[in-house]
Amino acid sequence: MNSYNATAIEEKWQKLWEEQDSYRSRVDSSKTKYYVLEMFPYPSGKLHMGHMRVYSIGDVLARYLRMRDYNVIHPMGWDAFGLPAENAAIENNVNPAEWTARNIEHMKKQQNRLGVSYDWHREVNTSSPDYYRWSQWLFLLMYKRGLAYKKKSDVNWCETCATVLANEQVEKGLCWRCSNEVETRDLEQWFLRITDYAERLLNDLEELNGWPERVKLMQKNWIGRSEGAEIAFRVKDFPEKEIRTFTTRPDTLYGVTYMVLAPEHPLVKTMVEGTEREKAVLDFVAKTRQESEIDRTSEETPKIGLFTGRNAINPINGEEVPILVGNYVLMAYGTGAVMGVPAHDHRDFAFAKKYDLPIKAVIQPHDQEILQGETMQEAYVDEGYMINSGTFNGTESKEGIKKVTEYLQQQDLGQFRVTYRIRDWLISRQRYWGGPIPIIYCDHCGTVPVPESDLPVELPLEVELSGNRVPSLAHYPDFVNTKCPECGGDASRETDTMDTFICSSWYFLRFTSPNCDHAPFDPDDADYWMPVDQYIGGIEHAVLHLLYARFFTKVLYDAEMTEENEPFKRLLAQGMVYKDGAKMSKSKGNVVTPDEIVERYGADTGRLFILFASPPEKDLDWNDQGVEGCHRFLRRVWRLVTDSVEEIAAGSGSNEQGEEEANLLRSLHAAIKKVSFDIEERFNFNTAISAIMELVNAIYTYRQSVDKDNYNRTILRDALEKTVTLLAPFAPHLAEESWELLGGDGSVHRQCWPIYEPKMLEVDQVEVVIQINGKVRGRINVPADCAEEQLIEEARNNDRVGELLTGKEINKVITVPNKLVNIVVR
RNA sequence: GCCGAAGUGGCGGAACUGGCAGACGCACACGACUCAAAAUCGUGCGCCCUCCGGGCAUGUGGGUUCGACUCCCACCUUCGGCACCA
Repeated sequence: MNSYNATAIEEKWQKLWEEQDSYRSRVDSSKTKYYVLEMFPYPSGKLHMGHMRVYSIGDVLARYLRMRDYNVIHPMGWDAFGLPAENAAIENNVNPAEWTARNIEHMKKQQNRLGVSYDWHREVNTSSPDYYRWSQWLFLLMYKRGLAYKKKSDVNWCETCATVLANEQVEKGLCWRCSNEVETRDLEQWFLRITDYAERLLNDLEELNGWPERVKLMQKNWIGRSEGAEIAFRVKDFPEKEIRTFTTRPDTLYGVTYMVLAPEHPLVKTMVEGTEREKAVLDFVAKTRQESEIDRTSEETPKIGLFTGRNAINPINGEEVPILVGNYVLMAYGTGAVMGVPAHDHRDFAFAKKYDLPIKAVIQPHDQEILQGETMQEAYVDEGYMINSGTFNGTESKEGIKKVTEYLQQQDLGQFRVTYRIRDWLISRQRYWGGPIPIIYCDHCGTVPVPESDLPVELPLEVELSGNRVPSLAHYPDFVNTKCPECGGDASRETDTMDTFICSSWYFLRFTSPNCDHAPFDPDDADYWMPVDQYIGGIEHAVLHLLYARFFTKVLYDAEMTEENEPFKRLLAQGMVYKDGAKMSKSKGNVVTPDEIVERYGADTGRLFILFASPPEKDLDWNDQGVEGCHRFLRRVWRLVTDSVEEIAAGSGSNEQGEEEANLLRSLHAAIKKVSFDIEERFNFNTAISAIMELVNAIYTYRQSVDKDNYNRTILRDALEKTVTLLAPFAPHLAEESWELLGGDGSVHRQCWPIYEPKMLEVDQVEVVIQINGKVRGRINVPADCAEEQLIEEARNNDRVGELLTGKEINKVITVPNKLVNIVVR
């Protein structure tokens, strides 16, 4: 017997699969398609365990589904634009494009060494002009549809990355990439109008039954829909001005005792102009605007308000209330103006106490003493009925929300309104290594989109690597200076590049026709392959990539370029890989790389461990001894196959069909049933693998319990072949080699997935548990599916049970067929 | 603060619709093989007791039920998301 040489086996089959182009996918309308996709990586140059995990999960599915006769598409590509390439370029004095290309080459080798069954004919690279040409084209599509616009506003700026960031890319005030504190800058930038799609992005979450609830919830929270009313307050002394305010509680309108405006609110300046408060107010506005939104909105930052000297008029009762400017009011949410109702809002209550503003109770809880604003200890924010509210007195607050708004609507003083927390997607990046925004500025014609025929707007590849940063595109006159496509006069190009999240918002469509040269993708191919049936990736993209990709898909749907309204039918958010209770990191010194595992044990062992250690959606704790155990198991399989092949060839064999054979067949079919169910219905690869382990144990038991010469060779061979087939998605190389040794036809990965036969699982005798008052007191063997009476009879005849029952009165007997008898006694 | 997920042996984890808690694997112990070790094979392995047998055990405390890891209520802990969103 030769020992299990993983390296030799893996190299042999990887070469063969490549030569035979085994995993190429083609449109075939006679077959049901299945699109398996793992989030494509940024080509950092190093594959880590997180990658290995996601590819292992995807590959099990792809291989399994092919064996179930699906027409599987399983592509891979590169999210190749991004900042690290620029940093590496400076560090190593190498062009970002070159650095990226090298990394891709290396990572592709690493991926192939894992034995993942990708169709490399579909490979895409978002940094190649063939690809970003269409990213630019899609930007122009957005522009034409009024979904891309340029606007000057306060934006998030990361000094370390020297660029702006979208809201989604700021985590707790820090840059998502480098964790530097984000500042606010007032800049003119390009945005995509994702807010136009807020309602659909929210509502369509309901259709996504194959998505984890937690991801849907995170998106829901991010979109942050709130229903309420927009109400217009007049400003005293400025009869032509009004302050529009958004509130979710119009039923508390009678309780308004002040108004607060955001410092950026356009009315602030007008109202204080020429008054004694002008300087104080404007100083405060200037000071506040210097602070980042993160600082301003942090819970620790004290709320500061400053009286403007003006009063607003409550539209429902004509009451005059003071107008303040406050640091905590955001111009970007709602209308940038808040009505203060201290009696019924926690924040307003605290604010009113601080500045000694009046508190007026207008919502009365049922079964409680009548609220008095002056004596309230805290705000009452729940439902109740309206008081101190004129003709609305007695109305339930829920009803009041509707009635008050309707009343205001009749008077043309307000209306129902929905607002969202989500903001438009800021996509400009002041960086070199990205897709240039295809826009030209002309002194005569203004902002002019680059004509489609002039795409791509190519990145200059000769870059300056002398400083501490790759200069942005503004630095290259040959790039900047151009002619206006409309008037032909001198003009200049937009020098910002697009957020890399744009590239990854449509790559799954490009995979369906990667070489299409007249459109981003061929609609026929897209209609055949889309949507992605199973998407797999990290939870960190719950509101970044996954929200952007949904948005893009909806825009393409509206443009009638695809039939799909949602890109990803099912989503699996895989857990992180930890070691010794911490995330793997260089500084902690607990890093294990796929390379060293492949080198030491082979890819099959690594894949098996990573799938066996934990269900995919849970975090995984890396354990070197566990890897060892999985390697041991594969060696055990190898020995089983090689020994059996020898024994089958040598021995005479028999046609014996006794108890041993029946047990073996039962184990085999039970395993087929469980492995199929666990892969397909539950994604519980860990329990699928344990079922295969049990099957292997059962075959060993058979070989031990039967003399070599008396093996039923037909049954043994059948069991071995099917075991190898079940193992194929998990340990593809070992399975392929074993299949060949067993004399199987073609590739194991082209075999039909075994089907279990229910009659093989049938047994004559079953063990039934006898309980007395719910406690196990004995076990009996009875014929399968025997009648209840017989079951009870046998249970009572059991020696020990009989003993325990003497002198007791039987109250009740519960039976579960083939499982248990519970005798309830007093 | 709000929203959500999860708590099971020494460890990773099983347990389908309420029906034998701890599958499978790791670690550990003992035995076989060996001059020895590795590899391999076999046996044992939740805790406690008076070890025949019994008691206690799925974060804690209650409840429903003949029967609860599973359902309900309250609480504790850990992790994740949002965090002045009007």
